[in-house]
Amino acid sequence: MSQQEVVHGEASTRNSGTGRKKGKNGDGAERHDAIYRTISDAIIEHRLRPGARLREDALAEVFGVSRTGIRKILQRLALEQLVTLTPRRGASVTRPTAEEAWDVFAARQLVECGIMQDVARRMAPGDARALRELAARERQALKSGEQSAAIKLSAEFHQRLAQLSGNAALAEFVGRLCSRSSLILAVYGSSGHLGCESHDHDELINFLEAGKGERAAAFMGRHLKAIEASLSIVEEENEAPDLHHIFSS
Amino acid sequence: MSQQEVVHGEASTRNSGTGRKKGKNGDGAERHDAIYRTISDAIIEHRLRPGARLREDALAEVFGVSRTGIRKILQRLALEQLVTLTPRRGASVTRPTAEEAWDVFAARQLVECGIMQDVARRMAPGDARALRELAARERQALKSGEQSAAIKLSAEFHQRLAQLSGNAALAEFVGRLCSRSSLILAVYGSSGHLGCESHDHDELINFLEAGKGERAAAFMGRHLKAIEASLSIVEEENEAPDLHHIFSS
DNA sequence: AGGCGATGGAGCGTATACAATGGCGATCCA
DNA sequence: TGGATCGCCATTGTATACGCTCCATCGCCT
Repeated sequence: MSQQEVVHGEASTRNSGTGRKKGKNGDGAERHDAIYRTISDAIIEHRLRPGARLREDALAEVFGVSRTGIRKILQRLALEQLVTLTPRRGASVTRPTAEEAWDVFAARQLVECGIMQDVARRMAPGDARALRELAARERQALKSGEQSAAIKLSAEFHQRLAQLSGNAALAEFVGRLCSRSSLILAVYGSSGHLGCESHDHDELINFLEAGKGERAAAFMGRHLKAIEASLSIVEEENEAPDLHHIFSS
Repeated sequence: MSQQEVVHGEASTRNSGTGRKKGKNGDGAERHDAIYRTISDAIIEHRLRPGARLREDALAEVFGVSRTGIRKILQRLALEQLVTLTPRRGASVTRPTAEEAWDVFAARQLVECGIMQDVARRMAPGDARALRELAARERQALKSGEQSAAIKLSAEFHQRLAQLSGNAALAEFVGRLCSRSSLILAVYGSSGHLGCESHDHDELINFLEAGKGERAAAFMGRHLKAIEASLSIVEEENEAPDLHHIFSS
């Protein structure tokens, strides 16, 4: 008990200097998680566009941690396919290919429609209320032009919905698909037209609250199809412009 | 105390000297991937049982790399939920809870049945042949008592099947679910009775080859249900044995 | 003048060193 | 003798240092 005096918060600013970074040392783990979420949100909200490079020491400097922690975070993001890690070239925000886009939406069709029945069965009044609030916030964000916030709220809506199914494995998968959908929207979405029609979400809640799982599933299917249809998913030849094919004719 | 000194001397794995193993960088990335697969396989094949601790420097010494690389691999495994990373306690093979087990099998029901139609539509003769060979190898392994190999081949069968759907996102998800299923089998499976009845797989191929997606989906549903039913998924009091409830009666 | 090779720099990959934390055993007191 | 506290050790978390690869620019050769 020779060090009982450092219990007070002052001790945390051991890194001399001005300690201008967030003084809350909090805890290393939480700190890393916060950084992870910050970067993840920036990607999902399109503040970091696909293709943007993420240099390790730049991030390390910005967040005031060493490259080691940044690398860990980047790998986590890479495993969720939000960033692409090319060997010796560093990290960059993933630019989904057209094929990936189709796959993601097909997967959402299968899974998100498939869980509607469970969601309808398990939904409690409080859940419906929370979802409605989320939908309302999304609509408001959309109305006031905050595209970033709207995109994130929309993804969050779908993710929350999946969580209500009670199946953690599927919910996590849906969460990832939604994140990737945000990326897809950033690349293939026509600007000015956000994916989800906001009233769709409210109507969906109505079906679910009434316990009409079948109807909800069908509606979700149309909803996702509508989003997909609003995109212009074309494979722009990114890497290998076939010069032969272009010029030989 | 003269015996403590020469324990180290493990420099052989360094690229010094003849560099027989991989000359220099023979390539770190592949090396790490190989280690990852080795550990992953060991877990899936039940050579590492749930709950087994995975100390970083022990692994580092075994594979001849430093802890840095091992940490990266362990984190990757943790994100796939094959190992559990507890904050200051290190890594251990995940012991799935009963709830997770239900979730995983429910997810497999939804997804693996859902893709059968696509698989039936896209399946080529060569695919069917490869699958049959896989099933045959699995049956043979089962017959000759190589449980480890059989388990892995079974998981591989389901995963390959999912890949034939043409949807990479769903295939990857199924792959992960199969890995987790191996863990679940290790914890809740009755010994001596492997999950998949081997002839099921052959029959499934028959349906698919004939283009009968509906039938295949139904069969897959029964197949998974059978596996699930063969388990005894009960929540064994994990952490907090309720002594009151046990002894007060 | 243009293309190809060399050289320098930037950034990632890996290893090692250091610090902190939690567990576990030993010791002391009641 | 039982329990609690203190201190050491084992193990992970973080940072930094160094080496290697790739890219860009510059200069020379054709």
